[in-house]
Amino acid sequence: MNKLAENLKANRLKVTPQRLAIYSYLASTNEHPTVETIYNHLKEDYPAMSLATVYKTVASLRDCHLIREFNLGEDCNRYDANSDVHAHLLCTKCHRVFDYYGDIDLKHVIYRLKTDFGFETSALDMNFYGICDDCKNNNDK
Amino acid sequence: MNKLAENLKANRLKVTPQRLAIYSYLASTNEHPTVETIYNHLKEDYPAMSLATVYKTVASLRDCHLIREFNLGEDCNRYDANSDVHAHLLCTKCHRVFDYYGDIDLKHVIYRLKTDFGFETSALDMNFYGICDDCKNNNDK
DNA sequence: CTCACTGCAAAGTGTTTGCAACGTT
DNA sequence: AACGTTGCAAACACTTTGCAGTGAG
Repeated sequence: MNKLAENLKANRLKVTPQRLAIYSYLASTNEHPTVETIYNHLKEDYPAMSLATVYKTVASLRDCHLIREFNLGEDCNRYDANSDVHAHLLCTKCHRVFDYYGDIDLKHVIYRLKTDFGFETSALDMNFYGICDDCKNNNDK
Repeated sequence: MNKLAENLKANRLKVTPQRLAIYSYLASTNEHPTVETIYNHLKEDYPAMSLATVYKTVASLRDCHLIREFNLGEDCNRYDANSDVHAHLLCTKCHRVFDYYGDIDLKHVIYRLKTDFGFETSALDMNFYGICDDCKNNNDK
């Protein structure tokens, strides 16, 4: 967990208990939580933490690229500390978000965007919407 | 433009002047307007039209898949009547959105999501964030 | 000791809703 | 004539802000 504190320091962010708690929660889960989810999760251990602090913290972490903010057409943003390139699969039924790696070669696309359009890509989203295996099976019953 | 009225009827939506105006505006532009932009654009010809009507209309059109709603991490949604599969390039400087076709073979990815994960894809977003050619050049001067 | 951060409450902003009047079918 | 749609204003939900008090460096 020391790594997280190092990351904060490297970005000139003060290492506060709230930031460590939020950042390490994001680094430990693959559930792509919303601000609300983060807040509820940490409320038990940090009863005094305010929702506004969670908002401010994820904004800071996002601004120095320690976490990624994304929107899947829901009414709120989700956050992810995983910086590997991967796609998100949103199940439109259970609203869980799954990660998908592999089979996506984007280097070539990014290269073509640069050479054909002059567009310099610095980040990308790849989101698939559909029904996950669990929901499909539950529906069959 | 009769085609649009047919599309509305086919989805059991009444053909009102407001809907035609909004839908044909979306079908005629490639600027991926927001609700605000649509409203401002139509205000001149339809001074009585309300913002709420624009919201309700795009929701109806989106629900019957006549237009697509997407979010590029801005504080509001954008709309697009173009149903061809294509990616969006958002310039983080001028905030224009460009379409990109080609070089993206997603059929294979969708197939793998189905066979490896059991995930049935029904829609997808592919968004690239970066600096467009115009902004890069203007910056150089 | 200083300045960034926190927590609270209030304000802001995009979006939705309730309902009476309206207009398509 | 019936019922979906419109327009207005009020309500909502998520997010941001102002500011006094706090605590990391």
